[in-house]
Amino acid sequence: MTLDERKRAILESIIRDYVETAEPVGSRAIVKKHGLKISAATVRNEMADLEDMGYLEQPHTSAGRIPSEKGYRYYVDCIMEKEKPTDEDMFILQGLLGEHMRDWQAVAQKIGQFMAQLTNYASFIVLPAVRFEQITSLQLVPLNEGQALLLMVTDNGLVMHRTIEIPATVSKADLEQMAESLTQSLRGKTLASVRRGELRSMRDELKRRRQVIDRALEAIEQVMGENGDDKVLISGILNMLNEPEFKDMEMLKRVLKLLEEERHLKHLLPLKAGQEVNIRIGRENQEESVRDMSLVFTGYRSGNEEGKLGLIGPVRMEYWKAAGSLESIQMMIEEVMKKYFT
Amino acid sequence: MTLDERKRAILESIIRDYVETAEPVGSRAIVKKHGLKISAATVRNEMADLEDMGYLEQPHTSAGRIPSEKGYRYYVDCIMEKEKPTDEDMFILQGLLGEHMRDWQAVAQKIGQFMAQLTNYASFIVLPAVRFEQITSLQLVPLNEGQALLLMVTDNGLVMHRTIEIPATVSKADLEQMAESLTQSLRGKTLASVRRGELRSMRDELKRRRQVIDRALEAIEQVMGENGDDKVLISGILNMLNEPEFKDMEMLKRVLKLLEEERHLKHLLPLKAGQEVNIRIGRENQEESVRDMSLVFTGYRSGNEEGKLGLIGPVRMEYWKAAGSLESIQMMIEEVMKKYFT
DNA sequence: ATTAGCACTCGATAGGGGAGAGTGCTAACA
DNA sequence: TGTTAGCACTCTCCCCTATCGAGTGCTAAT
Repeated sequence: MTLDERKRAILESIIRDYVETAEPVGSRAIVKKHGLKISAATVRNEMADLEDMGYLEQPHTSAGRIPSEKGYRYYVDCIMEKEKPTDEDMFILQGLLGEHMRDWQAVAQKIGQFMAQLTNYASFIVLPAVRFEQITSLQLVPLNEGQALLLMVTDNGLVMHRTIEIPATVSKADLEQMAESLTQSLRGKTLASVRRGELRSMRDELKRRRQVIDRALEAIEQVMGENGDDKVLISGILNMLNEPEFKDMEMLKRVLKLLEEERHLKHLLPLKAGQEVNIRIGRENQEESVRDMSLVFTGYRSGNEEGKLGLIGPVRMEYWKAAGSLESIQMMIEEVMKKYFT
Repeated sequence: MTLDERKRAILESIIRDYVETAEPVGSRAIVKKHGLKISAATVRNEMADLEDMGYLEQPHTSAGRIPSEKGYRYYVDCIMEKEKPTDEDMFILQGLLGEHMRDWQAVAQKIGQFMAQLTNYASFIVLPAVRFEQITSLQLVPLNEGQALLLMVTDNGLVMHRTIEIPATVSKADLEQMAESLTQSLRGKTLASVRRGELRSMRDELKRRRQVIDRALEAIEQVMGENGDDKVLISGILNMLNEPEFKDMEMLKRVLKLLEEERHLKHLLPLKAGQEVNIRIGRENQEESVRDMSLVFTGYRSGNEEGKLGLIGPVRMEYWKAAGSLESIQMMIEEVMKKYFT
């Protein structure tokens, strides 16, 4: 399905105008605004053709045209050129990332915020699940009578911790010893490989201080459960409010609800995202609640770690800008990850 | 300024009706709904009086009355009886808190979410700053060539961490030794008392491995900076969308913007909140951006720790329910805190 | 193939009545 | 003197209609 040069130009003009103004575009407006060398009447004929082909639609008989989802799709596939962020913007981002940060999650959060601000859509970043990482160190720190803190550090610097109850009689030295045993037994294991069964057999082996070990293992298991899932960071939800398509509360509520329950977002995306930028326009999305929005997303990886990042906005979206920004940020993210996960 | 029994009853009826329906309340409606033994005409007279006194206002000549802010104030001060959550609700909350949780912040988050859900307003919890806490343990865990993880644990189980760069030549044993030295020097100090000067003098004392120590001290300082401020947790922002007063986008945006910048919220509240429930109605608030909303909040404390928690909603708020819920949750929170901060 | 001209369509906007809810006032009543 | 019924009045809400204008589709001329 290929369009001649003129139809492409017209389709592009309509899309860019409509995305900007959110109002149907008329034949006259196109000729004026984009300085085409053809008359409005000619444009009208072409527009009628484009409508027949399904790339445009008319809200009502005597309004201008708006792009259909098929129209956006054609534009995205065959016409669009990704628009990179300005050097200045990228410079700002680099500045942000230059600051020393607590951990990878904090960095990702910052990047997400920046993406949202840059594009004016809502951004999301799916962090890799922890399950592929290895335990480097495990420590038990006494807190006060009857409580200790279990700390686990993974090879990539992720820290997980949880307080556990211990008998008041256990001494600090005891705790250290137990931590040492646990570390010996668990070091180098991926969290995923540490399953209930394995923990059980280990407990038998370390019969001494059964109670503390029990609690510790329980805690480890829980922590693993918590971190076993991918984590989703979302920023810029407020940007939604600027889009006229959300003037109607019902829709807004639906979307915000969706985003609030972060976990659901994962299901919107394919299990494995490639490295290239994906675009899902409106009804192309599986999930009911996001059928009238668009997703622009991609995957990132660096070594073992892989995650996803993307933008969510109205169907009437600046795809060129979203895709361009995403591509640049994807590169930057992989760069930064190298620093955090050697 | 005291009102006779009948006026009070009428004012209360109007407030409860208006809060429920968000529409001006007429004389007839009051008599019918609340089964008063007086006629609509009498009510009208009383209403005219109440309006003269400033407790009611009329949106326009021939509509019903709505409570003025002064009216709400009178109600809150002199008529209202706090309405406690049902036993069932409190039971659910206890169930939630029974689950073992990562740390105090996670608990507070849960409580906040519950508050929001219970009342259908937005909730906030201000966590005590970390500065009053003491360092229990400090550890350096090697991650990989050239990186180590600095871990600080405070007496109440708060874990702060940060990766630092180290020379590749430093061994694990060295790290442990340095951590030990640092711990010795810092143990028992409150974060607030560890100021730049003190860190400097300490560095001289520990001249060996200057570079690592330097990095570690830098990191400690940064971590302290990050945690030196009170932290604000907000939940249930979505609840705002249900209130008809936010049908107009502009206002909604303003409020959400306010809540997004969590830090600002602190400035809305008095420096030190007492233990009783405070209510700030509309214009009683200092901060411009929250002049057409109401705050219901209180302080909590347990030992050294003190923070605030509260609800934010429209002026047309179920104060009785908000205040009652808050009071119950305050008690619960102090209970739970005992467990976390012995 | 392109363009100018023109009739036609349809949403958006403004103005003009009711309809209905609620008030304030007056006069009668206990 | 406080309470009540009755009634005229006010103001919003909603529906109906007329008008306006942007934009189309068609036709005939270039």
